[in-house]
Parts: sequence; C-alpha cells; structure tokens
Amino acid sequence: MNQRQSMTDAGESGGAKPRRLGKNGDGAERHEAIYRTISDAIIEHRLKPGARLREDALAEVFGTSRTGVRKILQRLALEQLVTLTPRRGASVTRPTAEEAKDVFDARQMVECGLMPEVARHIKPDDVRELRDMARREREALKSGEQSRAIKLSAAFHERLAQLSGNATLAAFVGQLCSRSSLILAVYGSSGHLGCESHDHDDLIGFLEAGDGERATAFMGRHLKAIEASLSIVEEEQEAPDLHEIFGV
Amino acid sequence: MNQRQSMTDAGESGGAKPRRLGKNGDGAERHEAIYRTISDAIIEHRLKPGARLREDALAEVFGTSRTGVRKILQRLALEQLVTLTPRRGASVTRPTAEEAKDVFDARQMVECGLMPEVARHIKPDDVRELRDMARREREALKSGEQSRAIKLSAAFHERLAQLSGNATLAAFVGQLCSRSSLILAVYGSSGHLGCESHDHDDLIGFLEAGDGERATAFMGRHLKAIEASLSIVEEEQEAPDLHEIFGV
DNA sequence: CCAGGAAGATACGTATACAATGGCAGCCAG
DNA sequence: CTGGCTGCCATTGTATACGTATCTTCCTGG
Repeated sequence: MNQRQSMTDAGESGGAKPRRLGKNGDGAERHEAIYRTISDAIIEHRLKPGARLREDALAEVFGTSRTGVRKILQRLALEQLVTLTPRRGASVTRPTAEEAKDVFDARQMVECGLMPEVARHIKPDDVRELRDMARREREALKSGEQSRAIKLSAAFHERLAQLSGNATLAAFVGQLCSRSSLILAVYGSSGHLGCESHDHDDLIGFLEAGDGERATAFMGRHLKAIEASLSIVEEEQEAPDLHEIFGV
Repeated sequence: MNQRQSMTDAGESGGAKPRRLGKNGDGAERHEAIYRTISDAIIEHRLKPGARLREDALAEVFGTSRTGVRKILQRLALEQLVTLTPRRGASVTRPTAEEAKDVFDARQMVECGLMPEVARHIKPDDVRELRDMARREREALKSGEQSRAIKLSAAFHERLAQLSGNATLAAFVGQLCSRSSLILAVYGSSGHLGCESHDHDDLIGFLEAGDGERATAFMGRHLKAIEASLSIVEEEQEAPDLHEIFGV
C-alpha cells in the first residue's frame, strides 16, 4: 500500500530544463479520468446507493493521495451523486422519494422546454450521432447489459440538451440524468428499464422534422412513462415504524 | 474531557502570524461562514469580476489554512462564481455575453415554469415574508445601496423558487441568481438596477391571488426587462485592440 | 535602443503527518 | 440480565512541507 509510483519525472531527471510547452494538464486530466470512472461506476450501478466510499481505499485503488480523492468526492457531492456526512465519510447517495419526484419534475420542465430549441438547431450530423447513440443503447438493452444501457440513455438525454445551445441548461440536465440513474437503481423495477426501446428513435424523428411541438409532447410522455415505471415506496430504512409493523 | 487546548485570539490586525486558532468541532460551520462571506462579497460586487483570489491571502484573512480555502474555492468554481484556471489560481468569473444569454434563458424557462406551483403552494406566512423582502429591497434601492439591493433581489427570486416545493429546481434557481448578479456587475448600466421597484410587489399580488398564469406572464416580462436593461457588448478583455483605441 | 533569455520569486498542486471525532466493544454496576 | 460507561480503533479533517510551473525582472547581445 506504500508503493508510490514516481512516474511523473521518470525521463526528465537529468535535464531540469524549463519546458515552454508545459504539459500542465497531466494531473488534472488524471483526476478528471478518476472522476469519470467513479461517476460512471455510480451511474452504471456498479456502485450501489448506500455503498461507502472510503478515501483511503479510493486513493489506493487509483494510485493517488487522499487529497485528490477528496476533491473528486466533493465534486460528486455537489452533484448529489455521493453524500458527504460530516465525520463519517462519503457514500453513494440514496435518493429519497421526494428527491426522485423533484428530479423528474425538473426534467419534465427543462427537457420539454428545451425541445423546441433543439428542433430548431439540430443538424444532419447531430441526427446521425443521436441515431448512433440510440442504436448502441438498443443493442446494450438487447444483450442484457443494463448498466451500459442506463449510462447510454443518460448520455443520450444529455447530448440532446447540449444541442439546444444553452450550455447552462445542458449541464443541469446532465446532473439530472445522473441522479435519475441513481433513482432507477433504488426505485426501478428490475425487468423494466428506464427508456423504452424505440422512444428515442421516435423522438429523433420529430426533431429531424423540425416539429418541436410534437417533440415536446413526446418527451413529456417519455419522461412520465419512466417515472411511472418506478415503484416508489418509502423503505423507511432509517426509522422502521415498529408500531405499524407489529400492528399496535 | 480533554480541554487542553486554549483558545487563542484571532488577531486579524496586520502582521499577525498564522496562528492556530481554536479548531474544535465548528470547523465545518466556520468554513460555511467563510464560503458565504466570499459568496456575498462577489454577489454584492465588492469583489469585481476578474479580481484574483489568491489562496494564501484568503487563508490569512480568514485565519485558516489553504486547504480549507481551496475547498471553498472549488465549491464556488462549481457554482460558476469563480473561475479556476490551472496553475494560475482563482479569480471572480467574468461572464461572457453568451453565458449571460444562457443564464437568462434558463431563468426564463425555470422561474416562469415554477410560478404555477408557487401560486398553488404559497401561504399567508410566505406572502408576508416575501413582502418584507421586497420592502427591504426597495429601501436599499432608495438609499442608494446598490450592493444590498442586488443581493436582496437575488434572495427574493431564490426564496420564490423555494416556495415551489421543488428543492432541486430551487437550488438551480439560486445558482442562476448568483450568476445573474455577476452578469449585472459586468453588463449592467450603473443607473439602472436589476429589478424595478414595484415589480416584486406586483408579482406577490398575483401569487397571493393564486393566479399562476398571470404570475408566469409577469415573471417573463420581468426577466425580459432585466435582460433588456443590460448593455451586452463584447469587451475584448483579452486582446484590447490598440489600433482601435488609439485611432489607427 | 530593443529583444531574447535566464534566474529568481511567487503561487499553485500534491503528499504526508497529526489531531480530533464517531463508533464499537468490553467491563462494571444495579 | 440489562443498561450505562469508559477505553481503544478506525477514519476523516486540517495543517504544513515540498515540488513544479509560471511570471517578472534584469542582464546581455545584436
């Protein structure tokens, strides 16, 4: 556990020459990669809600120090993917039923509201890209790779939002999609995945035709369908009501 | 109990050596307070866009170490209030014209979309609270305290969003309002502040009457008015065109 | 007189060490 | 036998030290 790799200055020991072309982004890129790895693991449900994320363990796994891990954890916490409890560390967020409703209401508002803009801005290249994403999602679903399908579905919705041209709202939609993956992990029934097979293709069709109105309505139904497929039951993991359980 | 640690006074006068001041359990609270202090300073334009925020200086001012400052800075960066350029430190974000448009488009969508919910959920106590906030804002505006007025205006909009009951969207609106303050700092004309004097009072009236539709329309006009009052001109902050400046 | 480079200073990024806190288990008293 | 308490352990939170990159300034050459 104490092995620290000194690969950073492996080839520059002798020179010590200040390089004008500073490849400064090395550390930042690595942390970005670690962030994405953890984020993907959460979104793909390889890390289940409630799983504890110890800083030491993560630091060892990724070959970095706790400092960098903490930074990543804080970022994930601000995106609500992990919960940071004050002296007890980080764990994958377990969304409450109320949060689930808020997230889907927000998606309903923002994603539907974005459809007209998307229909106006979309270009043939975008259509091809979206169709490719939808195809890969369908394939993943067909071959039983639920994790991959969920991630691809979230990526599809996020990409769609990006096409609106509003980076702020697109980033927000991205967060909402990530949180939706968590919600699916907790409240989703196993047999029924998030997005139906052909919904995304149909949506692309409306957008390609420039029919923002119909795309908006379709997106609304699409999201409602996902939300309706959830079995949102309060699990009372914190305070099981013994009176109710034992019937007194 | 082990109280072997004596509280050392936090002398903030010049020349004070970075001394370990009492770091018993209120560390989180103190950092929260520091975060709010910096955030307020930015929102109130006491820290102008482009101002550099050196970690050492902040650490010394607030009597903490760079570690804590970094955490706060990262949080502010994720909320887009400060920009973190690798190897060059933090500075107050200078929003671009495009970002300004995105932010106001987002506010248009979300805040207007929230009005019906707010009109449905609002209670007499909330009405009183909002009226009080609007009154304080008006007073600040009348007495020429632009900084205070801007902060109160942002707080008003954020509180309004909270009344919708959707915490996720409310938090998003809060971020948008903070960024709007920055945008006002850069693009706002000095004479014309963000929100008109009686707009907020009129809005409260619609909401109190439960007229979500009219409130939505009014909020839309309100935000459009703010956006229209901006003088969005590209300032070419990076490459000042000397030829143009010196007339050839 | 100007330009280019080198050296020093400054400030950020990372790692590590230390301190404090929450949880757990074993022990004692009622 | 049950309930509370006190000690230890594990883990996080904070601070400091070090390495490195960038920026500034000065010196030298053209």
